[in-house]
Amino acid sequence: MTVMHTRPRAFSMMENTMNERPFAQAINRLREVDLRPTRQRLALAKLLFEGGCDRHVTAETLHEEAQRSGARVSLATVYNTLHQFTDAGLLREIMVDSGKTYFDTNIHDHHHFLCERSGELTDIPAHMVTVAELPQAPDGRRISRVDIVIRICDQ
Amino acid sequence: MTVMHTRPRAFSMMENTMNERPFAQAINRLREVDLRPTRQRLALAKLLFEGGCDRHVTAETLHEEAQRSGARVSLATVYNTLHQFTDAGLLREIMVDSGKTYFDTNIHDHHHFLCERSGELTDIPAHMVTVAELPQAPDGRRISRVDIVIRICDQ
DNA sequence: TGCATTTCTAGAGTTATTCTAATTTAGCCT
DNA sequence: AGGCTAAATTAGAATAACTCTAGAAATGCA
Repeated sequence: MTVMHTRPRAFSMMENTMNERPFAQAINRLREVDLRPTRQRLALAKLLFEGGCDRHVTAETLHEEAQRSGARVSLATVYNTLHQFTDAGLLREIMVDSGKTYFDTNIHDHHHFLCERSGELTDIPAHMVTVAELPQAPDGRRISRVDIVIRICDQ
Repeated sequence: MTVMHTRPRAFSMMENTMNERPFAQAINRLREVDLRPTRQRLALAKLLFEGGCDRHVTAETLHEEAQRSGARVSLATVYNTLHQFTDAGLLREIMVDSGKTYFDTNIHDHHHFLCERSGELTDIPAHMVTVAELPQAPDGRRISRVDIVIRICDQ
């Protein structure tokens, strides 16, 4: 028997990018959320998490990138995988204007600049924004997240 | 761009079929931004602005509502009109998850609750949120707006 | 009223995404 | 290793939300 089902740990695949066995933890992490570490999912995970820096991708851009890197992955699988990774907490889904869905490899608390001209998103670390006061969630609900988008334009 | 601004004419044929001056303000605002007060635009303006309370509509929902109210307006016109109203500053465009574009009749500074279950948006008056610290916009840019979406879920 | 221009509309086109149903693969069990 | 079953992948069809087009209608100035 090859694989140990370890207990869940609350770290991201990012932590692993310097290690010698880059897929070992990815495989474990996928197993934790009952995603089989298939060729396609591992190829996409490599593209998404191995660069070391945070990324904003769409299904389309990731698909292209996968093609270029030689991985044969269908667009449908890219969509499926992005959603599965998101459900698994490996990615965060961001939706801003323009009808495109972006996925952010930065899953830590943070916010975004949105360029109104190009639609480009840039990360803002959480500590650079201070929210002093928030309203209470309505009855029977709780706040799951606070998303702040700072729209920037020319001048 | 065209135009003119001779003296505003105070009446269109539509007005006579309605109350005394329900459209006067809308007509003036439309004229200010060079949008002719057509039957369709006035019908939509009435639906959007006459209720007194702030609304979040999509092209689809507003189109349905217009149909029900007896106004014959095509979906294409609803889209055009919503964008024209937005450009004119009468509406604010909001984009959250789910790939639908919402238009908000509340154009004052404010934020939103987003129900993760239903996708429903609710206004939060600006004074209920205090942002103590913001990062600077990148070089040559300025902050045009800060959008805060407080995502709420069950419990 | 007549005319130039703007606006409206049905339907076709586009884009991003999801679904479907057939094929392939992974992981388990001898 | 070989076989089985459920899960995953895929191409292509389907859908949703817009956007475009080009002809018809309405608007407003003279």
